[in-house]
Amino acid sequence: MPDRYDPSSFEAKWRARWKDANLFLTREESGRKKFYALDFFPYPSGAGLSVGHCRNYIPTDVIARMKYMQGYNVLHPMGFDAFGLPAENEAIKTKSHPQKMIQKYAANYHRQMDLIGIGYDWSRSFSSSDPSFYKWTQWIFELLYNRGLAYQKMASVNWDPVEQTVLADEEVIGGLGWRSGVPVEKKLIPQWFFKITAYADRLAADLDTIDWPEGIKAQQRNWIGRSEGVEFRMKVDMASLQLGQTFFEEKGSDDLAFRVFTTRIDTIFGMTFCVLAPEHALIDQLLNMVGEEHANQIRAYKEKAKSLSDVDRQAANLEKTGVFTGAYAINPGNGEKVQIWIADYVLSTYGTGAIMAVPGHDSRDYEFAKKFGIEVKEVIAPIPPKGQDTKAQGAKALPYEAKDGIMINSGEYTGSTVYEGQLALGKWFEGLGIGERKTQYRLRDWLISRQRYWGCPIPVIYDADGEKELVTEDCLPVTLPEVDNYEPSGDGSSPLKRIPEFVNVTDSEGKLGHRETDTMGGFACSSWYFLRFCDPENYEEAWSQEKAAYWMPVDCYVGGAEHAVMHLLYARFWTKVLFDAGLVSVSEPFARLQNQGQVLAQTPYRKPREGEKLAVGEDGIQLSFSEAKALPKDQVFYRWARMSKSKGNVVTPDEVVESQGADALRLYELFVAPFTQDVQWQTDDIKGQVRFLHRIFKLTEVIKPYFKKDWAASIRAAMPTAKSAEIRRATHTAIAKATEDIDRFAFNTYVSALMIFSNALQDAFDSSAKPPAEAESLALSEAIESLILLLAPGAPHSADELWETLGKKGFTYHQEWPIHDPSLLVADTVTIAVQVNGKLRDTVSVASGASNEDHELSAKASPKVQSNLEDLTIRKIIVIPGKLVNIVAN
RNA sequence: GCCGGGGUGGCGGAAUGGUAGACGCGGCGGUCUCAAAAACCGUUAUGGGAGACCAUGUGCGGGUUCGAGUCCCGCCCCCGGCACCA
Repeated sequence: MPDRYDPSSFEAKWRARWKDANLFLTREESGRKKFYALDFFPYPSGAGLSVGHCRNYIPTDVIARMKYMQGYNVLHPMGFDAFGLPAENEAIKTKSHPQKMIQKYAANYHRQMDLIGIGYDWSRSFSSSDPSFYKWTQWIFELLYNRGLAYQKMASVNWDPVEQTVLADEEVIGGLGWRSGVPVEKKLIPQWFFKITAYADRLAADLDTIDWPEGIKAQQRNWIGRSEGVEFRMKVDMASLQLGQTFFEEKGSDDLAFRVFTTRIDTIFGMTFCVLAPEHALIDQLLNMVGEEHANQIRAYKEKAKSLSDVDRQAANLEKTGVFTGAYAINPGNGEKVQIWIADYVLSTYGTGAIMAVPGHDSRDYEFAKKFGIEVKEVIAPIPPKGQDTKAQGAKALPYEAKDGIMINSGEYTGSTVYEGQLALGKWFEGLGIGERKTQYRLRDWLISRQRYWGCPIPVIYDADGEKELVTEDCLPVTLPEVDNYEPSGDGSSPLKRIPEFVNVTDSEGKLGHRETDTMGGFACSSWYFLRFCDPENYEEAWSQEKAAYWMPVDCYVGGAEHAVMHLLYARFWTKVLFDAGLVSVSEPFARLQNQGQVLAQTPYRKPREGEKLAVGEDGIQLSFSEAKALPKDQVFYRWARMSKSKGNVVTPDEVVESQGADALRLYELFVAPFTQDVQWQTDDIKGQVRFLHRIFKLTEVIKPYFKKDWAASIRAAMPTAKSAEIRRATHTAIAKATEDIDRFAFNTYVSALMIFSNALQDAFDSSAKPPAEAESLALSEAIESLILLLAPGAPHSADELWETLGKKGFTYHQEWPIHDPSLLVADTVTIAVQVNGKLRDTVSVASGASNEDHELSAKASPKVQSNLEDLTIRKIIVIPGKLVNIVAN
């Protein structure tokens, strides 16, 4: 046995033994507590894993291994999110079938995950593209459909011209497709939706019940966008319209009206105009009533608005546009006439698509009013400082949007606070029957249709009359046809539409119908895969309720923050639906979520040359490493960028394991920075972990001759020496610290605790009289054994090798996690700080458990303290036993 | 603009209101070597001092406290997210 860390001599050996022993098969023994540790369902890219991906998997593995050793039944599975655009696009490019390609890539992921020693239960693995899995995705679709939560409608959707499919709102970032990065276009086609808005309230409220990072919760809250306000009816002022005789004959004297939503009903007396979105239904009615000149302007504006893409609209953010319709509406608050405008800063998709505009107290309305010369009225004033009159307030910046204010110029409501006014006006409108208090959400329904081949088929049939039917459960799954050509058609329909064998089907009456040809977006699969892991071999049902009830919720869910409003919101939604259907016992799938930081790598750039365009957010032209080498050094500069294939800055675990070893890689990834923080990858720095492992191997080798296997039986009885007590104190301090740190996801300090422990052991051993006394041998035995077990989750190969070196049998994974004895943490004497007026002046030794008086006496006895107290009178002495004494004097 | 997270040595970072800088990287000095690498040992916040020591120090300005990196108030800067959502 070498006295150094030599990974090539044992790491592969242990991985083979783990595999032979089926070490990571999920234990389901009754009477044990459970722990479900899960990583985000990865899409297996052809590029393989980088050390950046490993930063997700290693920490979860550490916590799963510790929990197992602590006696939990641990579920730690891995599978593959196989459907979706990236897979399909690459398969088309490489002219392979996506299923075969995914299998190959998944096998490579599996190999790499094994290589870094991750303890997954591979017997539970599956891909979302396996018919045995997506059968149940379709089954859940039908459940949603039957509960009124899946529906189809014509919709103006985000069309990605590169991907040739529509995207969900969550997949459009700043007006650009999340994968393609090109502006999305609007397209009006029939689409399938899941009615996530029906759960908006619970999705927002239940965030308070889960242990997730604040940032993710905040993003979900923003995305759901719950706001409370009042929706009310506004009548069009008919007298102001140019109505022909025919109008009155046809319509009688019915009033035209529209509804608006506001969160600031308290500002209604400040309404000086109102605005309709260009798509608002009322506009077509107004066209015939407002005179030719206005009608022409309205038509032109509508046309222009239609041609604007979302990106253009966002770029045009700076300048407000709009036209006056020529019509007026009545403010129901005070009966005043206000102009009706059309402007695209009002969205047809939110609220009622119409607003009351209060330029005095809304920045957007203010900007609009200033541009078009509309009156600005102040109706809210800041609460004046005590003793001052409201009227004494000087000029303040408009618009005043804050809610801490009182109402002015507001009729009988003048003098109310904003909140009083909101309540009173809401009730008043409700009493009059012209409005009601209402909660509005920003969240839209989840667009699930994709016009692509490589996805889970939507299990719907259109019968001979074109009516929808669900595929009966015994005919599930609707499998994808095996075809050679599945390229997108480009006309907004799925390539499945061109495959008669797939499309043609008999309906429930035996007549010829046709199948729905849209497939589901990949987020459908990842919205329930964690349930399938509880019971992956079940062919009778999606999961047994008993098993799901045992394992759910996921106790520790780990992945990147980029899925905040996509996967993490959808999965919560599905879980709630399944909970309502009585199929799962929890209404939140992930009890605790952690986001790992990204791994950044040095990436070469050069300054742009004349005429060259820079990518968004870049300050140079990115180079490959070979290009950078070819250029003179002064022309190249480096930036930290996320590891990615396209940037050519990827470091693979394969190369690091080859050169430094899997355990060194694991410890480095754990140690380099706090778990949630981004890290700057420096392969050279791994040598710190290699040295640490060297030291542990050496330490084991030197302690081995004194190692007593049965130390546990006699350690209590042995007469302790100062040295043995010190060793035991170091051991139990390390046990306490390591355990606590892993539980709180502080893996960097977990590794550091092991380093401190091994350094302490080394010091103790170096300075001990050899051969050590009985108690010292026993203490050393306990220490080295504990060190190895504490090391096991982080560096499992080395731990098993060292375990064997000590002559112990089996795997560290099967050993019990050490438990610290608090009584051993107490030293005979402790060093305390002595301060004079809060400034550290000396440290002195006192017996542990000494009285406050003894602390004071020891502190005052210090010559340094005495010299600092010269000419001063002691006023007060603060004693924190075992910590410090602070002498207050002047 | 709004929301969230941060700002500590040359670097990554540590620190339940109680000795700031643990642990590691790098640097410096040394051992070994013909030499180098590796490994190991020592040292390393800043300023002053030969030294024991002294002073300063956790983005900036105030405050609470016997005592503040930590709590409170007001700013500045960085990172991430959302972005005309009424």
